[in-house]
Amino acid sequence: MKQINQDFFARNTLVVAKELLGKIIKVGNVSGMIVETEAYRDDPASHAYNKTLRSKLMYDTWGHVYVYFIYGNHWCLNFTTEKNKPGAVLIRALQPLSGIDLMKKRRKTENIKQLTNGPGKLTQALGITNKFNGEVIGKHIKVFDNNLKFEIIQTTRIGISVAKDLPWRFYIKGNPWVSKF
DNA sequence: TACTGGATTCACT
DNA sequence: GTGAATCCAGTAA
Repeated sequence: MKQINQDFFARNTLVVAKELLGKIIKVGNVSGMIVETEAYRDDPASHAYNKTLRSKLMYDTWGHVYVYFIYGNHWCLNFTTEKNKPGAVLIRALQPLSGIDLMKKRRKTENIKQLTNGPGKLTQALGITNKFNGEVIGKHIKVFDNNLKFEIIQTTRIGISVAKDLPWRFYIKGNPWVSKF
């Protein structure tokens, strides 16, 4: 399996979000296949809309890990994109592949479907916190190519984004780990 | 220094 | 279907 290099992320955010589907994320001995992503660009729904200390990574880097905390409870995992524009792809759901026992322990559940079917869940299962924020992809969080073919659905999150050029959410059709939100 | 709201999840009804 | 938990970054002062 081939590891993805930084150039993969130096492209249009929507293209990266779409092509990340089916790729493998590996952190230590825990890994999973990406089954749902969300593209964030320079729109009012995104942290990228205002350049702040937090969103600086989205402006200045590509192929880096961007982790932030929300709702007092949850971490969200993003990969930054595009060389000359702000952008990032939120990883919304994974299909667990290895290290499942450790994921169950971290998530405190035996239900495999509940391990990584949401943005906050998968970071917990993978042990991702802001200690990885700003790291280049490949250091601790690795992404591998996986030559699988599947049907991809594009959609939007109506009511949240007022961005143009929608849609910007992608998931693998029929995969049980796609989040319901 | 204080206030506000959020790229969510879970328990409960 | 509804609401609580929970805390950090951004903003205003």
